Amino acid sequence: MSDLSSCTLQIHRASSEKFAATADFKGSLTEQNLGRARHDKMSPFPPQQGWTRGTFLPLHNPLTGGDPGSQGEMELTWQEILSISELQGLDIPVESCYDTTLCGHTQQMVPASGYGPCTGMVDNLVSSYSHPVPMYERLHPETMPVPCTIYGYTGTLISSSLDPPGPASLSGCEGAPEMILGRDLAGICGTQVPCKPQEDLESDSGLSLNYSDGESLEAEGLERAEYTPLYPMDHTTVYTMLPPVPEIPFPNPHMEHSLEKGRNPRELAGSRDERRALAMKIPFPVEKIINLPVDDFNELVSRFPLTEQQLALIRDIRRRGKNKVAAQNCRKRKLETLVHLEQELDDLSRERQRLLRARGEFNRTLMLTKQKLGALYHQVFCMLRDEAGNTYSPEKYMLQLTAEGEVFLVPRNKQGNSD
DNA sequence: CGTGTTTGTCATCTA
DNA sequence: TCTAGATGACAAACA
Repeated sequence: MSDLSSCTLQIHRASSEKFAATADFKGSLTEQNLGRARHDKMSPFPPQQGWTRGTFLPLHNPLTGGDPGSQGEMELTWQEILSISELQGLDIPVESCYDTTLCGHTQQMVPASGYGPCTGMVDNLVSSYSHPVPMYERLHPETMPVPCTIYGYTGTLISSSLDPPGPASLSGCEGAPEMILGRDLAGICGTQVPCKPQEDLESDSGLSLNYSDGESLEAEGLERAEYTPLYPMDHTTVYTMLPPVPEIPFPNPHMEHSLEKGRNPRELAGSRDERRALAMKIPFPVEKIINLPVDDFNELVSRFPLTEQQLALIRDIRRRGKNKVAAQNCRKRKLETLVHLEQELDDLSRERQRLLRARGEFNRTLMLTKQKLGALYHQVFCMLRDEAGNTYSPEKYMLQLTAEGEVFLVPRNKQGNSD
């Protein structure tokens, strides 16, 4: 703020009615006092964060079983699962309770036929899967060293048919793996609780699913829970070797519920496709169907003589699987966008408060400046004298400041002409 | 039992 | 024209 008392004013009388004056306060009022709005740099719009593309899908974690059941059934079950694993060359998740290292009787589970579990599987499992599997490995397990594994079909079988974990789980490993296939549980639940139809659990819109799934199999008179022997899969021959495998339903909703406690219940929905793939004898795992790049996928599909129904199912599985991941990513992005917008809202709210405070401060400064200008005006005006030494009447004359900094005394009725 | 959340699925659009 | 991805809408399961 300029000190008005320090202003020097030189007023010129340009004519009989007009004085010219120069003042050194030019600019001081317009720039200094009126002030320039602080050019506070607006906080730049936060760059959109890159979306987190990696969606870590939880691995299936088939729970440990409870009642060991009969040794014979267990062995048979184990053989079934191991047969599938060999059939399909699938992965086994580390969380799997079927890690045979936990079971002392692994060897006796190995079928002597030669198509049992791969030897060395235990070591591989322990070394390769003793930590959470990275996303890349999960998405492209075919690129990783894959031991003889069970994942996909067998994961479904296991997760959908195991007893709930119980105190006997660990001790049960001493005798046999804690697993019961659908057949077994079907028998169990048949005597305890009526089996809940699968579609009660996993309803399907039926859209574009014109393949023979479990329901149609059932309609065709096949017992859904009927035990179907599984044969070792030679990838080149299993397609023709496999007998019809009906979709294996969840034998008992309560069992399933207790089984999957602590897990995402929706993970089971993925297994619906796995069961369907199994029922349709799709000779490769659902995981591959979904995650393989399109070229690899096409190459894989072309390697097998597939029926139209199988192809339709495979395409359906792939579409659903892709869309599931896309939906997960989409929701994640939506949440991140929401968080980002809330942050932006907070930032803008703070900026608004800051600008309001600045505006109030500027208004106060402007008012003060106007008061000082008025006082200066009055002081200057009172100092002016005409030729007779009389003061000018403020009603008849006024001072005008030009852009050049000159001050003129002009009659009020001519003020408009002076511009 | 009503309600909110999570998740899978489908339809549709877009690149 | 086909395909994959994105997203709104809906439904089911669950807390």
